[in-house]
Amino acid sequence: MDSRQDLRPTEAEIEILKVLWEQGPATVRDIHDALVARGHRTGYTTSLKLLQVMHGKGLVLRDESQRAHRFAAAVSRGATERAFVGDLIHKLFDGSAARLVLQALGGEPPASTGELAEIRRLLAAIEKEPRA
Amino acid sequence: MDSRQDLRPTEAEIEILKVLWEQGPATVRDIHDALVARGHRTGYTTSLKLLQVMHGKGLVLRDESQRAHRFAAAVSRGATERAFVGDLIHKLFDGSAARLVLQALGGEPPASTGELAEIRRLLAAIEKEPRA
DNA sequence: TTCAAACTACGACACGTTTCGTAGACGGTC
DNA sequence: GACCGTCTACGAAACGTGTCGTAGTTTGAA
Repeated sequence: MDSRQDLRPTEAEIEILKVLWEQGPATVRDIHDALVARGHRTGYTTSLKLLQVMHGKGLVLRDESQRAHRFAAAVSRGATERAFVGDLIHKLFDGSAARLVLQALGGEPPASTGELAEIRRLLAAIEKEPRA
Repeated sequence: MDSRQDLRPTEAEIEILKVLWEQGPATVRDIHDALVARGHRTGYTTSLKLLQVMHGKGLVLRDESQRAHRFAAAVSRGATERAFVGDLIHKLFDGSAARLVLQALGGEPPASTGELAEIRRLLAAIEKEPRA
């Protein structure tokens, strides 16, 4: 009965979500300008249409109380990231998170010293954890 | 002049590549049977068409010397995995491999003890490495 | 009041992906 | 030599994505 959404935005939708995640709720104009500032070459109505589609999917919330509607992300960045990572792990890595990690750490550019320390910390926490 | 390919197979194409990676060169019949054994419900001609498209993209090699053509993966599993991981890192994680790793390790199911040791080993190798 | 600017809605198109049906070629068997 | 099963090729349909043009509405200012 829950009607959970897929939580797997498309490429163009991710670009919009990134704007919303970083800037908070915004109008179509705000969002479109931000996209243009990031180098996108698409028209205003394209951004609008994307937001309409995303609203239909439940990816964004919409406040219509003003003439220029305000949109807000309906999904968190963390949840979205986990959805994509989990999808990739299961589609390509046979369910092994570790195999994905090995490929990620082996690629370019390499992680910074600080990031490596963070990973080490998480590793230690996982190994302490008795939970299966 | 090189005409490098994209190296980003679609979902259905990945399923076929997985068969080729695991079983080596095979006929359409072999591949299709393997897909069915994995629970796919699609028809034979669908598998054939996919292989044709993949050949056009350069994802598979084809040996037409026999009536039943033999197909082989033209891209390695490792390269494909790296392409997808790199794409995700740059699309969603602002280029930070470490941030992806943190999400991967935090998800379910957790990595096994052996896998964690492997990650730790790679981590140590990276930190030893002076190369930027 | 009229007008221009900005907004939303909607339809349409191009493209890629996935699916299949049908047609035609080939090869062994009776 | 005819036939049946298997093979490849091809076209087409359904669907999602991304793009835009156009139409109609609203708002504020001249």
